Amino acid sequence: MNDLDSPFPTARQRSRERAAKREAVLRAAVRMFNERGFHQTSLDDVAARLGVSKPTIYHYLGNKDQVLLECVKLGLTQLLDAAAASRALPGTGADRLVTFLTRYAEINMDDFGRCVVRTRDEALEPDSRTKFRALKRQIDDQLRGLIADGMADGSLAPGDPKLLGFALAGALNWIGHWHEPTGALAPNDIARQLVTTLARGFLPR
Amino acid sequence: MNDLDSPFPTARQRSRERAAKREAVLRAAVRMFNERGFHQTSLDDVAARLGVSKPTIYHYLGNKDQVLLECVKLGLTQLLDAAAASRALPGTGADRLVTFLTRYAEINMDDFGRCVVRTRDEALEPDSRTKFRALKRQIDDQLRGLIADGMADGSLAPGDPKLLGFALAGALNWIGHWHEPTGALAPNDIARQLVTTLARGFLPR
DNA sequence: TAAAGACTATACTCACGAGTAACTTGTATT
DNA sequence: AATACAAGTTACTCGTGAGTATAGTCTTTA
Repeated sequence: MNDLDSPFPTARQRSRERAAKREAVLRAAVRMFNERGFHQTSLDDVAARLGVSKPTIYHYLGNKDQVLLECVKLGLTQLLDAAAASRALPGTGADRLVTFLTRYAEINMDDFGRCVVRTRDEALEPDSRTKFRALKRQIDDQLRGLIADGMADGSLAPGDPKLLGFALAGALNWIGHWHEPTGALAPNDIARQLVTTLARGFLPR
Repeated sequence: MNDLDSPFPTARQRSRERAAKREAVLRAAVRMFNERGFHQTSLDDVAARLGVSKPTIYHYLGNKDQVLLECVKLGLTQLLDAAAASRALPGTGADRLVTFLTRYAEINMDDFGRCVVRTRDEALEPDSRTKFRALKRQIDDQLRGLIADGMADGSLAPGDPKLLGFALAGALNWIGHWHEPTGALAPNDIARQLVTTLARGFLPR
């Protein structure tokens, strides 16, 4: 904790620095994947952007597949956290759902969140693909659970939770394809407006 | 027109056969692109599936980029046709929109339609990418136009046509990612149910 | 019947990019 | 001081897959 300005870093500082570098690699990679696509981005490109050489990336992450897997994991973890947080909230099922959806939309405007929806399963190698799918399924289940809760307590119009889940997820995932980070509106505003629009559809009349 | 069963095909038959072969290449390619992904599918693979060799594909289509471009064009053309047909229909703006959305959903369960939503712009080479984007923008414009019409004649709840367009397009495009052609429900049923769900959101109360 | 053109195959070239070997330098450990 | 490890580098290998050169067959046309 007592960070002296000594040129000799402590073990703690060094491990923190290592983590920061690893993160920087992921951040650079995910930006380029989102801009140019995974297959159009070589690890040489990523390394060049960071001003290092390719083996450096291999030093921090095993291989290209790992890099992508870590990126999507970071996005999916955010979503999972958002789901857990929403479910723990007081209020009606509809309230919790709206909270979750809003956060979901925001995450889709984040680098790692965008990567999740822009990454096709097949881009990953079999093992990673399995993990990726499992995580996505968890999100799906969480969403369906929230919907089912709302329908059960009457705060949501009755219907098929699975179908509604697909519709909502689709509408929000799509953000990751059209949203420009340089746009005029703040992510927060977009999220709110979009969720309000969607809410008209599932709230009872 | 008078197809004799002579072993000597007429010029008309031959050109029809050529078109059929070209189509078969595209059909085989798009199926494999959808299943395994564009980058994971080599033209050798496609050729093998058809029982021919790679140069045969190059004989009918210039290169891999062309193959993909033709596939997405076939999907986009269907969407454009659907938009034109819907706009020509009598009834309220909302009626026309619902018709279009239903057809839109169905197309996303078709081989070529799925290819459209599963294809990232960057997979195409610059020229093709420009064409691809231009076509997609046309669809977007059509959708927004239908929405604006409905809002203007009062058959749709007022709101931001652009945002609603994104929400609807997203919900329906997503079908191309989750729908399994082998599923229990018929595409038609899925389309109808999904659009009904969405319509709850944009019809006036 | 000769020449041209359509269609298909075999067998290449060639670039690209993932991943690695081997080496350098600095820092921590014993 | 010696050794081991961390963090990089340069300079490779090597598989894959897009695209092509060349040749062969069959059909149509002059």
